Amino acid sequence: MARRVTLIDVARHAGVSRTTASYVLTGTGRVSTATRERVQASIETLGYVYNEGAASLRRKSRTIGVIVPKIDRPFFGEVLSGVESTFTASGYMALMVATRNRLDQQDRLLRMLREHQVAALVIIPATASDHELVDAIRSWDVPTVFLSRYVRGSTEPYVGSDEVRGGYLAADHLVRAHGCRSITYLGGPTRGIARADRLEGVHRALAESGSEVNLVDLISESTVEAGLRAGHELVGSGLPDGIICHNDSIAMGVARALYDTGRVGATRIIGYDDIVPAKVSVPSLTSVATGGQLLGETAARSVLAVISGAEPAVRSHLAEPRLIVRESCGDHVGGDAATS
Amino acid sequence: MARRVTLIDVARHAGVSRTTASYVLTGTGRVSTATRERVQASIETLGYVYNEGAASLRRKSRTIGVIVPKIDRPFFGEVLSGVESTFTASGYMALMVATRNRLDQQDRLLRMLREHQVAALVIIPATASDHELVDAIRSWDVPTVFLSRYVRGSTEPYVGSDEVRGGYLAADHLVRAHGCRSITYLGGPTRGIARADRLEGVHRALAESGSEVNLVDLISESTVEAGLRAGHELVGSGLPDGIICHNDSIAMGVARALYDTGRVGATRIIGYDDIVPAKVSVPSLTSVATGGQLLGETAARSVLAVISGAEPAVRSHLAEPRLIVRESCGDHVGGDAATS
DNA sequence: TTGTAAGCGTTATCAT
DNA sequence: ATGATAACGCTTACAA
Repeated sequence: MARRVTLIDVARHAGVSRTTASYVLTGTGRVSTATRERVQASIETLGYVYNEGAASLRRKSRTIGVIVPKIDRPFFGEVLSGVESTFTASGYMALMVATRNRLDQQDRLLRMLREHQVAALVIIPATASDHELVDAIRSWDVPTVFLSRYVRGSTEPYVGSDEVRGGYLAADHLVRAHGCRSITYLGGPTRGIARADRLEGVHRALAESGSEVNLVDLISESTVEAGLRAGHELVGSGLPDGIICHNDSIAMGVARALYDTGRVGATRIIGYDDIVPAKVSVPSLTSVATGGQLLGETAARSVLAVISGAEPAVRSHLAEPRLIVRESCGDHVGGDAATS
Repeated sequence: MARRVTLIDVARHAGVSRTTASYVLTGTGRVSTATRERVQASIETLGYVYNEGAASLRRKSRTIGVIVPKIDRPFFGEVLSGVESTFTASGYMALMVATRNRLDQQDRLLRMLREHQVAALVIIPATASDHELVDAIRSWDVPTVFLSRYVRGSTEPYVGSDEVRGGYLAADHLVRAHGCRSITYLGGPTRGIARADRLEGVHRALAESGSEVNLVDLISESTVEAGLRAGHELVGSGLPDGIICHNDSIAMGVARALYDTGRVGATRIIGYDDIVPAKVSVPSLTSVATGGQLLGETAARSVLAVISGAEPAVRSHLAEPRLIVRESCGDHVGGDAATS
């Protein structure tokens, strides 16, 4: 097996020094057009391949750590898609890892990423993350943006959507447009800050409405299956006028439970995240859209700006969520999902 | 800002040589317990962090390239989840990239991964990939496994499910269990090999059944929206007895179109991949389950074995798909999705 | 515009 | 069991 072709070989072949060869590679320094073309030709004929790893020993690496709780959750998939495309478009590559929402895994992965010398970090922290995580990252001193979830009490750079506003939009719609008098907030991690924020928004909407509304706070996992179970239980124990689900997966489960029990339309359901299949759920889901892909892009652009020195610190960014109204809250029953 | 702590610092602090320090780090070589503990203490007090990049300059790197068409497709999410967990559990990290099913992107990303010295490659090739891709990877000479899609005519190591068998299972069920006389295969990339293979299985099932079946081959994108459109068109032009969809997203779209037009149950629908929301679709989807997560794990384990020298070459593996029967093909109409 | 040479932080070979 | 020392392939002052 032939030895790897290195920059020295290229230089020798082109009759220049390593420096010059390096210059044409990186675009740095001044090189005459003639030399540049000669070097480029040599690169071509020798089949030279740049060694990013070796280069990273001198300058900053071009890999960025990306941490998410789960890789296969639809919403995270959208976010990751935005992150990845932004990075690779700029010549960076993402080391993606999943914590499965476990703090010990998160610590381990953080450590591994650090050992891999990532130039920056984009992290959707595990739900139970606290200040220890923030401190660990701070002491590491790498450009970091928290994405979609932030750590309670932390003021670290954060890109996400306005959860309070999202909760508000959902509750406001149920109360004002549909006159709901009893609302259940269903699902989401117990200790999660998003849950607390959305509930705050809900309370705000209820207060503004001035009407007496009975709000029930129900914990459940954030999966389709959990939503299905919860839906059946709610049918058994008495349905509220409206249900705000922590995400669309839960909402789809609930919707299906209503369908199973012949209670379609017996309550209004609002989901969260507006993932693709929400459109074709029966009924199609009214949902709070947060624009996962765009959030991912924004976060990625943000750390890239810092790395390249364009910005001194990562910028925080709070996106405005939108309420996508569909059948599940009663407005379009019998309507056509294709037109929504 | 303090200089990075290196192995030299550790060695000095512990009063040993770099070599010895390196030995305790990697577990290689013989080191007395006393020395080992002394070094470990120094690592602790100095806050030393291993530099994977520097190490990769000497030994093989511990990053592996993972290429998929789209990161946010439910099935790929499941696959990626399996790949990632297997890699990180073994101390490897995945550089994940998405080609968006475009060959130029795929070439570019391949190049980037190569420059990053990945130790191996796991790739779900873009649909239109041909022998040029195989040749490029071959000449690069890195342990590679093709995952979930293979390149026409190639005999490269491949981990996937038996597409022919999958098509067979679907068609056989429609014909034998339900006596369908007209079947439409809907969706999937025109030039895709999976499509061709599944259709072969369908034909085989039809031939075996001995009955006269009218098979229509309908192209469409593999999205919920496309399924929705196709469903409406089929309703307009006349529904076949059964529809085999290239994936569950299409199937959910079709199901919704039937619902919209009041034709639920008017034809039998079979999806593919058995993604989570298929369970709560209305009707819940009969689907060919391919076990995405497990496929991902298998592929990952396979390349890891090669890297560590346990196996001479990557092993191919063809998983047996299973038909998950639910309401959408008429067996359980009115049944309870929760029990499926 | 181009060349010289000193790192970057490991691993691995060969002595001792 | 431990230590010197030469790679690994690139970037970047500084010199010419």
